[in-house]
Amino acid sequence: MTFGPYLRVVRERRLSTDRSYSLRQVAHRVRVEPAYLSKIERGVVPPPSEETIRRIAADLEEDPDVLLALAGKVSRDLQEIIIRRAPLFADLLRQLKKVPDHAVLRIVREVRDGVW
Amino acid sequence: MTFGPYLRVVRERRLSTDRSYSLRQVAHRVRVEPAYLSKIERGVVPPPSEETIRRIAADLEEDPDVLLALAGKVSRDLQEIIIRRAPLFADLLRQLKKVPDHAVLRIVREVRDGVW
DNA sequence: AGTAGTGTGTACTACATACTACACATTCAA
DNA sequence: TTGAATGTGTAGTATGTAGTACACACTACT
Repeated sequence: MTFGPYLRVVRERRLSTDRSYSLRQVAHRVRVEPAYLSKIERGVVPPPSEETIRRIAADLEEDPDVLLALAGKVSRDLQEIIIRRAPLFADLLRQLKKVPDHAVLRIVREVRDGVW
Repeated sequence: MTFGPYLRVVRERRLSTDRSYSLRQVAHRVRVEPAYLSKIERGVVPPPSEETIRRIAADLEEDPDVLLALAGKVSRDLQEIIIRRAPLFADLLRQLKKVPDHAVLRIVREVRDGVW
């Protein structure tokens, strides 16, 4: 699923039970022109900036990282984490590229539980 | 150290033992105008594109990830790795943010050695 | 029947990114 | 001592990014 059509599906699902999720009202809350949001949802224009995506995510209660990913972007704060320890995190990510989800998840849990 | 001045230091160190590392000759090999490389090294203009940074890194035998980091950028291939499994890798990176280098390195080694 | 709200087409615009092209003064080497 | 090579200042350009502004046709109430 691409960014725009995904947004449209999510928004229309909400609209079906809440009239305040019309394109125009979402656009107003997110502070962009309705015509622009319309074009975004149809993929007529590329996905908007990270900041705008975050406001859309907040309004639709979607995961910002997922929306950013659909937009082909990586959150600026994640980029900073990598940049601060560049060669180390570059190696780590390339190692993890082929590691299955469940194994990565195990690492996430181990780190969270302080197994280091 | 910022991107430009770092480049200058690295290049001049090489120049001191190899005359082919003049600004003009490096610029020629890297396929940018000498005036542009001059401005990059002095920080008069922002760092160049990822592709140009990679060519500079290759010519100066520097780690591309480190140069990209100094330029405030994250390699496109690393971004793709995160994007493909967005919420998972986002969580992982935020967990690892405060984990000390040696612990991250342990994880890198464990993954490499297939401890999963 | 009218008006409020809906989505969308067209036309612009401001700013950033990523450079090139050329001229110039200085320094180095034969 | 002159020709080649060096680094740099100024000016300009092409493309991408991230939108705004307005008009229009349609629909949904009341």
